[in-house]
Amino acid sequence: MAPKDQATIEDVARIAGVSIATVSRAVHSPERVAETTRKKVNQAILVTGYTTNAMARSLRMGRSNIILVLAPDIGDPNFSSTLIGIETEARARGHAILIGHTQNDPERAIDYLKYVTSHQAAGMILFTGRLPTGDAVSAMPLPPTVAAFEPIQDGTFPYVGVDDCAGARKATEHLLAAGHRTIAFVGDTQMRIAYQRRRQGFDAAMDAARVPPDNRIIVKGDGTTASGEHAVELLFMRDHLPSAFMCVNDTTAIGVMNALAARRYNVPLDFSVIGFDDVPQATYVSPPLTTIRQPRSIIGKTAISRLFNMIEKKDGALATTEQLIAPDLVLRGSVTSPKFSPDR
Amino acid sequence: MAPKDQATIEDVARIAGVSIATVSRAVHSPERVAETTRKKVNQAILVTGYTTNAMARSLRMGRSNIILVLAPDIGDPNFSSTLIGIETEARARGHAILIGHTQNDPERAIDYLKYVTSHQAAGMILFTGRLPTGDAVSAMPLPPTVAAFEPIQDGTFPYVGVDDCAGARKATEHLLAAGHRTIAFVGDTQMRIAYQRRRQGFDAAMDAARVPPDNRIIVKGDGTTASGEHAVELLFMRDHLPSAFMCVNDTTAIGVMNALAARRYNVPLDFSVIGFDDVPQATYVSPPLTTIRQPRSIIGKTAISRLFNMIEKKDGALATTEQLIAPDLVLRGSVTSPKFSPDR
DNA sequence: ATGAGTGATGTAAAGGTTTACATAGACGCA
DNA sequence: TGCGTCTATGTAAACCTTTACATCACTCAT
Repeated sequence: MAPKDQATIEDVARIAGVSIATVSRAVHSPERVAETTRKKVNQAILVTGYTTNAMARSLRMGRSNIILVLAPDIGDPNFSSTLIGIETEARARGHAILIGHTQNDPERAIDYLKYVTSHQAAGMILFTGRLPTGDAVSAMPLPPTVAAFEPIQDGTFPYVGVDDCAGARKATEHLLAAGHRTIAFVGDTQMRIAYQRRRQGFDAAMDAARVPPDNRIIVKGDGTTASGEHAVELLFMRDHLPSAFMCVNDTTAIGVMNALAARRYNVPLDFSVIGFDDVPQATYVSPPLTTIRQPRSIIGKTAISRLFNMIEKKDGALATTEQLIAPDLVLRGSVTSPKFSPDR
Repeated sequence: MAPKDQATIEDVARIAGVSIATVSRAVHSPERVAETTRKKVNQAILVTGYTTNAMARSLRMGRSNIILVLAPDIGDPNFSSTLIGIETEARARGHAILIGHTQNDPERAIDYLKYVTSHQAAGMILFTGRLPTGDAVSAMPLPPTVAAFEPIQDGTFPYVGVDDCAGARKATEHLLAAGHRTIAFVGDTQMRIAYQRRRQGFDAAMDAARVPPDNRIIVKGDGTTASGEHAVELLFMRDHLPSAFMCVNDTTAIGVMNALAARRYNVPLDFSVIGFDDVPQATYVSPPLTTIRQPRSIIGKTAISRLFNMIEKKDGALATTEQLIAPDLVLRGSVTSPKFSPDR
């Protein structure tokens, strides 16, 4: 009897003088076991240091207590703060978090999907915005799944995220309220659904303020710092300048601010800039960036509790609905009133 | 025959016309199976979409392919970039990463430890710097474990991290080479082993340069921004000012720079400041912080491959040795020569 | 006294693998 | 032909649970 070997349910049963079934019940559904027996079993568990073997349990029950979180980039601050919310809640419910890091590589994603299937994960949370397609994938029996931050492209999974449209609208209204009328939208793209929605929010706000759309100051971009810098150069070349920049995300906004600083303009005195996401950097740039905050922790908590609902109730009814969280505007230093009167 | 049900090894065996043992061998050790049989089996696997049930496999083998990573704070950038290295290597070896987020709470850590024991994790990587103590823990049969970033306090586990002493020495030598002689050390503490070592590196460099120690400019601190700010106030109150600040980490250094800026001093013209870690923020402060880089990705990769060595070879020989990685100095804008000649 | 009903416990099967051991066929050699 | 060796495959046990079902000892009403 090696002392370091993990005790099994049988050891406990022998010491408590009961059958293994009783031990299992004493642990899993104590109300079905007599008071005195329960005490004996608990005592025996203490003596042996028994822990249920999760592998055997999962094998028998046909489902593990692992939740896979699939993200393109673990280092992304958006991701890590959301993960904290997820982890906390999952742990409270006796589940653990398995991290998958896809780097936008479909092959890696498929690998993880296989992993899920073989491990029979209890559920899955996707930060990736899309799932690899193909025969291999469509044949896989997927567990309950929730998308966060970026809706899955074909919309087959429930989604939890900020209300991108409302957020962008709020940001734009902030600029409008400050007196801006010529507002550039930087980072226009079809690539990401979230960014498309931000564009819609921008349009809606402009429309409501009866500012006619001006395509010359809608600039394409892919959400990188470089794309923000490039946008400013483009507008200077076109010689058609806005008084404010509404950027599709903070990273783009920082690019815009860099390019303006390089040209010796002052933000916010010469131009106002507003972003979206509230990345940690936003506090450290100069001036600090006014932006829309991603409610990261809330998204995490909402996504996981929704997932647990699906797991427990097997409730497929609201399976594909979206759940949008209202975003807040974070006032910092990159927005003021325009230098010149609104009408040019 | 439900179409979505996961195929088992038996299904494959039936279709391939062999026994389940042969299927298992064809997958796990192909060289022990005849060429033609192997082909049949592979074909059958393709047809059925079979994936081995990891739960059953682990149960039988007595060990899973999960590696637990225990960290106090998932959001810490040090952690996330290291994790990428770990994840990549682990995945390449067919293992997955389970994240445990302890928040420095012993109870949570114990929970995860229990989890490890019951899941029979293949190994464990600790970022926590210490392990909870107590009977419950010491009785647990722990899997192969390596510590990263911060050595485990009682030194019972192998450790991979930067060479803190050498790094601090390098930083100090950089200040000395610039002509500084009165150099403050900010963040002196016994709380963390890594920080103690940085202090040693500082002392060694000063000693080698034959600069006598001056306790008036060794300031206690706990590595927070506030402690950096406080240190500056303290030195001004003592009216005993250094020409340069060697800070125990970047966060402290940023605090120092804030406090100096608040007093309208210019870094680096009035005072030089150097940090340690190279956190992302270090690039964005003004001036950008000269610092010592944590080789995060290397630490991650080294830690995990070391862990795999332990898992595979069961080689306990070098079990408790330290593996220190030489750090690099990152030159940015926060250090120049002192205003006045070295001798006051 | 008998039978139904109840509550606590035990028995045994099942879940999908891996692997020690057994078997069987092929081959070489005396 | 007979025997030993070797290689490829099959058989069956073991890993540790959970749980349907059986059993048993009561209580209580008839």
